[in-house]
Amino acid sequence: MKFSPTECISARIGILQRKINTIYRKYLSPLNISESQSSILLVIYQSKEVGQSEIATILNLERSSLSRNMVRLEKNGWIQKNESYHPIWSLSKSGKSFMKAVLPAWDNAMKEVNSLMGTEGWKSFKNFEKSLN
Amino acid sequence: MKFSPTECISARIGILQRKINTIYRKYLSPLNISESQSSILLVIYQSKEVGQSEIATILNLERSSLSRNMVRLEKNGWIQKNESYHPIWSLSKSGKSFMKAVLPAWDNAMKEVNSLMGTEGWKSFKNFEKSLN
DNA sequence: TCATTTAAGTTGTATATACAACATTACTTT
DNA sequence: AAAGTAATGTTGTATATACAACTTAAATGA
Repeated sequence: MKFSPTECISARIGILQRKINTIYRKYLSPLNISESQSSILLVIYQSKEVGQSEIATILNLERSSLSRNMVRLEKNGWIQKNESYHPIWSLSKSGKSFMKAVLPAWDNAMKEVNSLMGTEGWKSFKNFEKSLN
Repeated sequence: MKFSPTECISARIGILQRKINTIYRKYLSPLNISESQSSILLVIYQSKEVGQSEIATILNLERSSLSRNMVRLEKNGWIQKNESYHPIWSLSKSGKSFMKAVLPAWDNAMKEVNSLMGTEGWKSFKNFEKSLN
């Protein structure tokens, strides 16, 4: 199997992510939250309580990258941790109320992406995702 | 259509890109080049000569992001531009010789990703990509 | 139990990215 | 041709990411 440089999947998935993130930002930036931070909030939102290393595993994020994201989220007042060295994170009161605004915005972003991709595009994405497990 | 937060495609494509880029870095970092920079080199390599704004369009990169990448690539001595304000870029002598090392490394990265994804995964990826055009 | 090793979190440093604002060139219109 | 407009490139600022090195806590074993 021989590949041509135009096939570079790393470049291509980067392009796709920039396209998708541009759509997301359109809905999220009015709330002053980034796509990365909202991803983490969603993980905590669904788990109620979750350890930091578990978030890193779920999102396949390097420890140090996540560490800095957590600092930013905490500075924004949306999350809180217990006092352990291996902290368990949860949404703060403010974070819970913030989610009431984030979820609809996020849903709108998903809807716009979905309208672009269509049912077949989604199916393809899921198969692609599964192939990399 | 109602979405669940776990379906967030932005988060999921981010995870996939981090997985793929980790593989790429394994092959590219010994050459002291990043995935982003190699993507741009590949575009120039294939076009021989290409305008800066065209690169931005191809890679769906914001003007300013690309501008800084070009500075880094030029500082590394791999690319050169004409003296226009809208520069036309090409590989330098050093860049051409560097590509002789980059292309095999890049091909090895592609091979490893390909062995993970399989034929079906690739087909799915291409369909997913097409759905976002 | 204490020492050693492993795991998890943070900090230093560098690249990557986007948006806003600005600068410069190119293009249009009169 | 000059003025005005649009397109392109760069700089300021902030977030995001990874690796290496360091720190600290947890787990293991002698």
